[in-house]
Amino acid sequence: MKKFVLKNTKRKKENYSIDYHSELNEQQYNAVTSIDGPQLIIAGAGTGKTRTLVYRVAYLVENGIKPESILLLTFTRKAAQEMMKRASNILDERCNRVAGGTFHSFSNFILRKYAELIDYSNNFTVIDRADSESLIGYIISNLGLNKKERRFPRKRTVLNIVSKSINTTYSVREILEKEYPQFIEEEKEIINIGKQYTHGKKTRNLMDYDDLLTNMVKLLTENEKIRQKLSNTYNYVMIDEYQDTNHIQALYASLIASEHENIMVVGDDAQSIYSFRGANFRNIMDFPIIFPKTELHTIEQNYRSTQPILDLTNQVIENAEEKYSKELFTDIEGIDKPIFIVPKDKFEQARFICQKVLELRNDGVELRNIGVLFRAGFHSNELEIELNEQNIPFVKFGGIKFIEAAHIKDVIAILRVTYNQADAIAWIRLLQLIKGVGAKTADYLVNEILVNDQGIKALISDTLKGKKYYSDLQSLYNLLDQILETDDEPITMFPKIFEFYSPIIKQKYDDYKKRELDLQSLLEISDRYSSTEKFLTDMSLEPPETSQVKAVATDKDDENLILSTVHSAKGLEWHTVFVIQLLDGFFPSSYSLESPESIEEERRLFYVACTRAKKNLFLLSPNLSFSRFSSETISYSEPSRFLTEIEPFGELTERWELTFDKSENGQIDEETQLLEDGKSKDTFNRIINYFKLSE
DNA sequence: TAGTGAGAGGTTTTT
DNA sequence: CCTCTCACTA
Repeated sequence: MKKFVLKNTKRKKENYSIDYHSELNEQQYNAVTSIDGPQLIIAGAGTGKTRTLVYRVAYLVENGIKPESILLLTFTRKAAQEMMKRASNILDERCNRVAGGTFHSFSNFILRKYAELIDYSNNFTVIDRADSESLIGYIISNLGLNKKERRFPRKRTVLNIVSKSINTTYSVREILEKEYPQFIEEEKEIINIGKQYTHGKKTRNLMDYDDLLTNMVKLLTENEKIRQKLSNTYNYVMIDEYQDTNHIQALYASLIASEHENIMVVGDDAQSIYSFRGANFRNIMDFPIIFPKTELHTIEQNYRSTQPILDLTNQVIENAEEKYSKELFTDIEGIDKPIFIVPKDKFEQARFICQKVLELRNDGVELRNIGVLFRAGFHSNELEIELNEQNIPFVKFGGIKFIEAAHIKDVIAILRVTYNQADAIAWIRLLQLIKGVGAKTADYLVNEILVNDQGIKALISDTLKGKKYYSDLQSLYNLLDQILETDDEPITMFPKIFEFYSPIIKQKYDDYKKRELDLQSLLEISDRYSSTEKFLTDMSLEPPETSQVKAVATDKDDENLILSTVHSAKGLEWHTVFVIQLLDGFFPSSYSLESPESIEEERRLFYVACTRAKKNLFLLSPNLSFSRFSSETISYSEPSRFLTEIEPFGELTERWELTFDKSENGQIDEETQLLEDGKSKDTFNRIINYFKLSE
């Protein structure tokens, strides 16, 4: 018999187009080249987590694994795109074919094909938080619970409880006991609302964020064949930021990997900052329990920050109650310590940042390499005003989203009802835009449209003739009819929609001019989409981040200073980082002061903030803080406990004092004048306070 | 039954 | 400051 020798198809090392050995350190290399079986990578901040994942994608592809069979789950779409882009850069465009995205968007992708197996139709609509709240509100008022003697929790609170119960798999009772003891008596009602809410979403063909996860798990657990099929389609599963996954996400990921166990998760317990959403960093610790064959890799060398910055961050995490952490080290030279500043107030804080930013820009640091971080969206308000005044362009991540603005939701509602006619939430919003139509009429009409199955014809039913809003309903009908007729490109529909909406926006909002600009940007965004489904889904799942027309308009994203909540800053890094509002009650948030666990989470959050910095880190703790609700009352606040607890160890930071400088020739330039104005205002306040006190 | 104005109460982080 | 509710008016 003739012997036919099969060649070893595995390439030899020297055939790789990338020299993995020289481009990665040993720890990274070991992780990257582990192809099969479960892998757990514990990697500290700035140790090249992303780099490791990127190289692993390239390595897998170079080993002949089809890119389509690699599933990369990340926390944000930004992160996923970034990784694929980088992988393509180091290897080639094959890497663009890697499957992935957020847990939610991947669920959406899969469920669009299989929703029928879990009693949904495939054209379900993804609803956002506000929509969920309205549905809950609707159920509450239907049950008459808002009319009770005892105050019933608000719809937002009810949604929080229900959602948390799903995400953490704690019972409603446990959550009530722990976080809302004042509502323990309402346990039965809340559970009931939860049930009706689930049912209500199903009949209206709506899925909220939680549903995307739970339905995916449902699909995978109840349909053996689908699970096998999906698992065999996605042969290599990789998950970033594993410390921020919750129970359901961990289950979801494990199920997809169930057939082959080729799953790599990457995380850092010190950066777990999403416990409010049910994230549990123990998922990391427990990973080897689910996959006993797990190989553990740790990566400790930091490639981002200078040693003085690491000295500080190591100290921050050293103070954590539970220390799983590793001591990070770096080779990066740097002698500048983090700078600690106590400005007089928020305004001085804003002025300092503007001035420093301009200085840095003169020194050649691009704006996009500078980040300003804060605990909550509104902390940057004063800074935004100052930036606008000084014409420094910026973009803001986190906080109120463009998509949440009322006028945007109005317009989106029109598309929603045409896409999914059962979308009662959108119907009610849309119908109430018509003058003369309130909750009752809208409710009646929705019932006609859905339950009595008349579709949009119900809007021009004869029984409505004679009503004062009849003609408006008629034009709405015409609009919807036209949209249903036209092809599926959102942008082609907008002119007609604006024609309908234009009188409404003028009547409804005093500041309609500004809002019309938003509609214009919505139009531009829609231009990128070829189908309504994709457009609507992205609007709820991955909405455009920047809010309003606030930022000074620039075309290039690159030319903007970045303002961001710490949560949204995860995984990013900047040459220079400013952390602002480091005051007890702001950061850590006053909301967290009661429980030691949430303080711990705030501490990790602070750790995440500081570890974003490569070269310069500025910590700002304004001395005088205005109350959140009015600019009249002044209160003094303590610097953040995270700062005071590390200060006694000394020498970790350099203290700067801000003083006012008059120009040499005695002339006061405009900027100094501004500073002087601020000063006299403070003097004025001091005088007023003094006399108030001595009355 | 829709629209309006006064008063109260809450307030983070994200998909 | 903003959102929500409630009671009143048209």
